[in-house]
Amino acid sequence: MSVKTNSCLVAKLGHFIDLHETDAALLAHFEAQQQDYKKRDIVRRENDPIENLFVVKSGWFYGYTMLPSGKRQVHRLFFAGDLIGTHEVVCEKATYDIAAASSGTLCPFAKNGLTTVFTNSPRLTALLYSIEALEQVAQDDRLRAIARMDAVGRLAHLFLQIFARHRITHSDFGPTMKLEMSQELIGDTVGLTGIHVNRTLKQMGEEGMIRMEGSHLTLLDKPAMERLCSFDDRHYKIDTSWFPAK
Amino acid sequence: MSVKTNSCLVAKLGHFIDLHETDAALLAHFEAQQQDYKKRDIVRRENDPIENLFVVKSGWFYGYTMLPSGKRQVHRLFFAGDLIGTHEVVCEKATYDIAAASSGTLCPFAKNGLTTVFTNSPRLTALLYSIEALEQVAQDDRLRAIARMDAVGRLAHLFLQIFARHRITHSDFGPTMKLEMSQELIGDTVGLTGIHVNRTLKQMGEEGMIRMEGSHLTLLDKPAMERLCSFDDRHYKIDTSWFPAK
DNA sequence: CGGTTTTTTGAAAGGGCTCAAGATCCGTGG
DNA sequence: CCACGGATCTTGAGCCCTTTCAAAAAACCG
Repeated sequence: MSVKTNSCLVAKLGHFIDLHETDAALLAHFEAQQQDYKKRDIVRRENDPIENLFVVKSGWFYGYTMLPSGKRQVHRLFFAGDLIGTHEVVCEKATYDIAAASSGTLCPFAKNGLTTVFTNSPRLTALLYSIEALEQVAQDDRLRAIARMDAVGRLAHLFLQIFARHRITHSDFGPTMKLEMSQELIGDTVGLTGIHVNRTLKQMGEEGMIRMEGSHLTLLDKPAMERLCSFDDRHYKIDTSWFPAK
Repeated sequence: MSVKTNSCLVAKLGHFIDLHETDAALLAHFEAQQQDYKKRDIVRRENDPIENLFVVKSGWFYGYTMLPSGKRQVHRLFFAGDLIGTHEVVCEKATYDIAAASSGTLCPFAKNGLTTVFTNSPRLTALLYSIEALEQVAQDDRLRAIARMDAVGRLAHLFLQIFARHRITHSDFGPTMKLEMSQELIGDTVGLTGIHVNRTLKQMGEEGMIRMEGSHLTLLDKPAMERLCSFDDRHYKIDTSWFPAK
């Protein structure tokens, strides 16, 4: 039933509902152009006028802001198939910087590309709305981990979330992946110092929870990690029962 | 141009766009029923099947989860005019408990009430989508404060956000309001102990930033507070330029 | 290879937490 | 209108997790 594609976006959205040909065609517009980035490139700056959104075609990207104190906070991570900026359509200026965590490719498309979807496909609109909602549920979980858990819990939660998100587009995902993040970046994501991330990672290794080999992370005891941070995979399945038929 | 109403929801949404008669009629369905709660009442529990969403007619409500450690995290605060549960439509079960912070009234409506909007009004759909997006931007700000700021910064940010949200429906809002939250609840919202909230509040008072008289909070030096936590009011204005015409 | 980025480790300081206990406030019932 | 009991606020003292500051080792990249 599903549409054949080499588009990460269609692959991701198709995971949730069967996309009609017309829907796939609408989405294809989003990936008409593309732009390559290398690690550490800045895609756009906070306060830049929001002219377009992006589809991530490949690579890891992240959104972050700097605080007056010099601290940095990573707000979001973006992987292949993700849409960047969907929640910023309400703003006239970007709310955070975006940078490339690895080399990769983005597909920019005009902000009002969404208008076309909203007027032509209630069903696809409902899906975009749901992706947005899902993002919020996941951010809630993150807030909980960051506000209320210690370093081990925060890292466990981050890793589980990253794996869960990858499993949407790669259902056969194993227990190992290459983390395209320095320990400093990890720290800025969960509200810890890079230094403390280092010590905590070491501790988690000694406890047999994970193994780090260079930038390759292996989850050795996923059940224990899930228990530790009461992780719940919000990403894999969503309720589409209320969606408009068309 | 705007529709006459005694509905908080219409008042809030009408702040952002001119609502057509038909849109107001659609929204009216959301407030067909209502239910009263008194302080400390539980509205629904985590993992309850999600059968309906709510419009807050009056009072303060909050969504929270408990951690295995016994800690509590408040995920969201809800005020008059807010919609509760819009991001949970993707879930089959509730992601957090909801309780009444003060006495108040909610209007429950069926989850698929949204379907009607999605199929009949692209413009109103875009607005609901935007409210969702706005919520995310605000949650991002919150995450930043909680992950990266000290106690004073976190409280300053929380208070400014609460005031900003109230100003949407009450443009004439002064510098004083009754906080319908115990210090414990405040702490669970920003990731601090109730005890430390107490000490920090005292400190902020001594520094002339705020004044607390019972549960009444006055912002004495809003500019200083905004600087302290680099606060930006995301709530007052949104970009509607890309909205479908109808 | 040489320079930059990242990881690793140590020692000391600090902000917020825990535990404990007394004071106050507030709603409810008599 | 007052008394009672639970909820909330306050304050003290000591502890602990995480941060800071510093510096060396390792890994990475062109």
